[in-house]
Amino acid sequence: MNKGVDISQDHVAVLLKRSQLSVTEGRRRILEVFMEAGIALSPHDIEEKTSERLDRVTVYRTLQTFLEKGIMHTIPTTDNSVLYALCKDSCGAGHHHDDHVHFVCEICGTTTCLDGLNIPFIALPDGYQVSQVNMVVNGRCRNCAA
Amino acid sequence: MNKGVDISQDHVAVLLKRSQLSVTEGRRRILEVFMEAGIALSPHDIEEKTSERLDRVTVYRTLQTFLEKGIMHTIPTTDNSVLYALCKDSCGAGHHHDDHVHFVCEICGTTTCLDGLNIPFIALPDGYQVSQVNMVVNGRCRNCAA
DNA sequence: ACCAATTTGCAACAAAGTTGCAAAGAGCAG
DNA sequence: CTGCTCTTTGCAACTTTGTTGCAAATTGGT
Repeated sequence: MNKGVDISQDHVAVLLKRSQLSVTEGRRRILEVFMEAGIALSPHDIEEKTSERLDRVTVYRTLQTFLEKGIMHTIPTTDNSVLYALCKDSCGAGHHHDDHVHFVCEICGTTTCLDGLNIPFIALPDGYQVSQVNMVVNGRCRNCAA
Repeated sequence: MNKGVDISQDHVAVLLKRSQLSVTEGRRRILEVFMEAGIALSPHDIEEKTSERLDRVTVYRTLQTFLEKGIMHTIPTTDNSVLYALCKDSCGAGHHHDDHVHFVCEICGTTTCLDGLNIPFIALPDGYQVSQVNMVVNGRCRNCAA
């Protein structure tokens, strides 16, 4: 299914092919939803935003695939909601480079990646080996600041 | 129900009363489980460790109560599992002081609070207001380091 | 246009978390 | 210690979230 989109200009298709994934309607729609939203989304959010088009099972399987291919990453949150966000281009399968800070607004509830903001180095006690560090900041975003 | 325990020596009871909670068997058992474990636990872990004694509903409600009273805090994890841990004594209802780093071992799966390790300060872009910062480190713990 | 391999949707299921309500337990006054 | 009130617990039923197997549809290549 191609719907008249010129593949060579189609960012979504390029992204999928780069990860050796076939370009299907479902994957395309899910990626578009994330790009339009610009914030982190839960599986449920995606079900809603693509409703009457994608089965719940497809959403879960697609997100899982995107995780494995390094197209997306999950975001740890204190309220234990499950959130996914697009990775920067520098991420590849296996090794992520999403060493950026995540921000959760306690007013509007949106979660965003602060891509420019790197996580500071931290020294652990002797005997610990670090493989990845995550940092999540809760507070008020620019729109919701008092 | 008192089971012959001298309240004045009973750390668990003191903890509960300080938060204006009545001392019930369920709350007592859940706190004991956390103290014995010394690591972060999921609701399911607690159900298991108190099994044939506490209903699932009671576990959820009790954890929620402890959260609100500042006796416990949740830990954000990348795999989106739901984890609770005891707060230090300095935490009170409403405002937590658990500004410590959490460590998740990717081998043995245990999650611990690195109480001595403070989260480094981080400056957010203009317009953001910070209320809490969480830091989670994944890697190998002392027991599992190669 | 056709074929093989992948992906999707459906249905059924499993796990996680919630709600209302009646019974049991905790705390307090006398 | 007894009785009373308010809180907490357990049960049952339900909702939400996530998973699995399989047949039908779609993709990408020829």
